[in-house]
Amino acid sequence: MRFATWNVNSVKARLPRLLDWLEHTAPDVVCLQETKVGEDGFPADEVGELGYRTAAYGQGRWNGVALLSRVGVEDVRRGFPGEPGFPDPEARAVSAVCDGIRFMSVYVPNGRTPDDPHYLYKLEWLRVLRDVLAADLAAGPLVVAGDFNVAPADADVWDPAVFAGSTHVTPPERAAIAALRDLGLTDVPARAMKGDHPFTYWDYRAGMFHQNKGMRIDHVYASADLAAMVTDAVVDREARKGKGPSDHAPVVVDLKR
DNA sequence: ATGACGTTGCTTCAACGA
Repeated sequence: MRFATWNVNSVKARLPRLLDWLEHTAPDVVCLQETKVGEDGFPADEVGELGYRTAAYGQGRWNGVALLSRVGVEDVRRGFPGEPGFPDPEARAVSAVCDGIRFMSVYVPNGRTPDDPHYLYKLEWLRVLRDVLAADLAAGPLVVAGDFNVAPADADVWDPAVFAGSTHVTPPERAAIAALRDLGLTDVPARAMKGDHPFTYWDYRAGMFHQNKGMRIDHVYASADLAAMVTDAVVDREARKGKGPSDHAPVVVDLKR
């Protein structure tokens, strides 16, 4: 089985690239984030022509997540119980069972700055997510993948000094991610296609991608049974190249069951 | 140098992103 996660930064703007990438990468399941479209506007017909069924959760202009699967989509859950809002709940998590595995696509709140209320929202969102995932883990095989908006270690940003005092690297954010790992979720480390740093995000501005000044903030966490079956995981930096890319690259995981 | 770039929408600039 091959699955992937990708923050597409608008599924409408990225549709031609998404369809091309689906054809060439041929994943069985895809976790999408920042679709920026309501459920009615999601291009389900277009991905359907490639054999994918869709479970979308969207709200329009901001956020939005989805699952694409060509191995079935059952028991779809939009959001999760007790999910915090800002102030209202946002479209940041969707999960479904695909071929016996529960996949959850997550778009963790950004946090903006450490002194912003959005930062406390981010930490609370991750805290409640942890409790939800504990229950999901008890129920069976689980993959939680998406844009976590946290760089778990200093090596996950191109220059730690630049990020001092910023979100994405603070100890409370890193502790919130570590708490997910402590549940028994295993970080599936993706290799870089080029260079030593498997970054998944590069700012559009100032040629950051071409200088490889990026961040590793998109992650795949898997239950231990699945993590043991992983045969390869890679950041598809090819998808970040060229005209009209997302600012995130997909992470593609292969596992042999 | 606190900028740069890209997407969205009750657009003609502001909000947001990380």
